[in-house]
Amino acid sequence: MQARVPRNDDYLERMRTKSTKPKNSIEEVAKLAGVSITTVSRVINKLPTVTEENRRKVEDAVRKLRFSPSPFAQALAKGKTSGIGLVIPRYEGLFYSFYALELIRGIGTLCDVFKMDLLLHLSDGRSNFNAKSVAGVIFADIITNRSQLEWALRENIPCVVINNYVSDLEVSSISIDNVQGAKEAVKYLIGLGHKKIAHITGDLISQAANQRLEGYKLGIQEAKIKENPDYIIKTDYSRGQARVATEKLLNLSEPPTAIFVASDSMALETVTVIMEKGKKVPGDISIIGFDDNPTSLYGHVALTTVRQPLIRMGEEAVKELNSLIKGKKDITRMVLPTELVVRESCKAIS
Amino acid sequence: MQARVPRNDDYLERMRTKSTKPKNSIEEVAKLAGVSITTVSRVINKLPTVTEENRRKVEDAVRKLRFSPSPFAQALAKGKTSGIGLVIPRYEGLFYSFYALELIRGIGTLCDVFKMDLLLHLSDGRSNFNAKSVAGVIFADIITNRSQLEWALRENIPCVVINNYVSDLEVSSISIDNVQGAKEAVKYLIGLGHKKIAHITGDLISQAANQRLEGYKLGIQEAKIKENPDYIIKTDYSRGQARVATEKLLNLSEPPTAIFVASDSMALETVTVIMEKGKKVPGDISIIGFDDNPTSLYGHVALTTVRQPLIRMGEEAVKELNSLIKGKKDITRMVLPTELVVRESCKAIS
DNA sequence: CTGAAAGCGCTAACAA
DNA sequence: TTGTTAGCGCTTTCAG
Repeated sequence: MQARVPRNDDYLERMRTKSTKPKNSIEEVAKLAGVSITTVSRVINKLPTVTEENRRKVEDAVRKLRFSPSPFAQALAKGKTSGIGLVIPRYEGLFYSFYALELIRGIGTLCDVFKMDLLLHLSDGRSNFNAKSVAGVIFADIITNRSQLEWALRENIPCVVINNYVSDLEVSSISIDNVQGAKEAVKYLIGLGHKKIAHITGDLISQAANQRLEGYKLGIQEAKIKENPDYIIKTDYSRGQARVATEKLLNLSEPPTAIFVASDSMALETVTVIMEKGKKVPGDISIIGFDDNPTSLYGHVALTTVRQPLIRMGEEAVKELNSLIKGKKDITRMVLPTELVVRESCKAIS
Repeated sequence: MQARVPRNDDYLERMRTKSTKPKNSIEEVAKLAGVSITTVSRVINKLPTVTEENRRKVEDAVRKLRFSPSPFAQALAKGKTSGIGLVIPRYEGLFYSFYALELIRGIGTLCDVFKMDLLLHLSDGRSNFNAKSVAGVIFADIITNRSQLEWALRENIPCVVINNYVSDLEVSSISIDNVQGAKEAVKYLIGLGHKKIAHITGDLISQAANQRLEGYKLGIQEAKIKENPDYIIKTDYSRGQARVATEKLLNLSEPPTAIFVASDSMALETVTVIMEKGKKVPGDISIIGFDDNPTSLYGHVALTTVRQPLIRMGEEAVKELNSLIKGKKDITRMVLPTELVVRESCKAIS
């Protein structure tokens, strides 16, 4: 962008300015096309009330001048912006994962389609967007930044939160059915004849990890299997802790015959540890993960897992936010279904 | 943002408008503080020429009104923006990886520090930023979008490209010394007594993969070992192809005693395959990766690897772009060093 | 140190 | 269908 031109633009000043940077505004286009700036504006905004001829003239001029309208002037004059914000918590565990990237993919791609600008904000839970710079914001989970969400809601900014079913706030959320997904996983194991089923949890600071744990418990309960506290090991989603958890499970006097692991990346580690101890997956122990991380396709055995529609979650978030921005009043809490992906890491008990 | 107020704002219209949305502009603040809008502007922009008392009054009013200036009006009036663009190619192989996320982390964090807005653009190689909406742009690699870079350069937008040493364009680039890193890896292996050293490459569409291959060849050459074409297997960075490549290597009549793998995630797969075949890492075959992906810490053996400073690369990119925006004229091509991280997957030959 | 007023580039109401 | 013109909310000159 060019710097402001001083007011007393006498001839010399004009020429100096001109030689460095041509104004390149809608005005130049109008001049070159021989029409008024209004007409140019109309063409830019694809309003129908322009004759074919004028439209052509303007389009030519635009091309010749390589003109593009100033988004700032547009936003200011229109009184609205096409930008949306994406707030991602700077919470290592979450950010490091497969999760964030997939979400960004879904969101970024759809923003392109809707011609919205995507403003990324890696939040440490303190700084905020300028309320006026975005038409709405998407919160990727709300681990450490609930207060920001509340602020945005107070400012009346359309919001949608992802990966978290928010029931105590009037806000749209797109989450996935972790409970159901986990329950299905466990039931699948039970269907295979397993009774000694363990669960390695994720970081219980996150809602997802809690829900998966809940789903696990429900699955066990419904099959009238009594819950064994030794079979539930809490971790922070890291592979390191997955290793420790697996070893703990293996050292039990009565080790499980199947383990439901809260994430694929941990499940991979679990498989590794089991094989190191000379046992087989799924021969001796069945393993089921969660996420459908592409990584889980390779490795010793292709991992049976629960697929969560991350990209779709991102896309739905953009769609919902878009409706909200366009004036939709009622919020929606969408819960996306998961899908059991059967591969090779589970086996019927013999 | 509020909608435009119609021109004929007679009393009733004013009241109606008012009751829905207060104007909340700099003007309101001025009124409440009992000063002119100029003074308010001065306080907002932290100009020194304001008396302590007025400053206080304005700050109070700002707080009371929960006022924040319109970034659009500011950008328009100042003739400049604080936003920078980040273009990430929608190239699956790249985007899926650890790489993109780390980069975003570095960039996002530093943008926060510099108070710059980060506009994310997932590029399919076609659509572009509006030149006027950003003060500069960072290209995360240029696999499929060289033309966009050239366009931006033509438009005189400050640019810096990451992860790619660009020698044929007048553009700043922050890259890493893949050649040196790969060479060091190979030399380390040679120092351990290995002579039969293979290399599983990355996707040679990327500069990084090519340079790693080149470094491998150099390392071999300098040790006067003759290059064995069977020892170089090309892949696309995927774990699937890493598996195939490893099997190929293992089936050679004279299998290598060490393998330099172009990425950690592939190296992990290589280790897995080797162990499946009943061989040991590093007992039978030494493995060295590239990336220092945190994942490589766990698994069968902690992976010896070459660390690349991804976060730093992102940070340097932001810094460089910032200087460019501030008027720096000369470009800089920074090549960041790698670091050999010795862990457990390599062993001296006996 | 302060304030009036002229823009920044564009949109939209209104009149032609 | 077109052009004139008054803003959008802020910064910056210039004259106090």
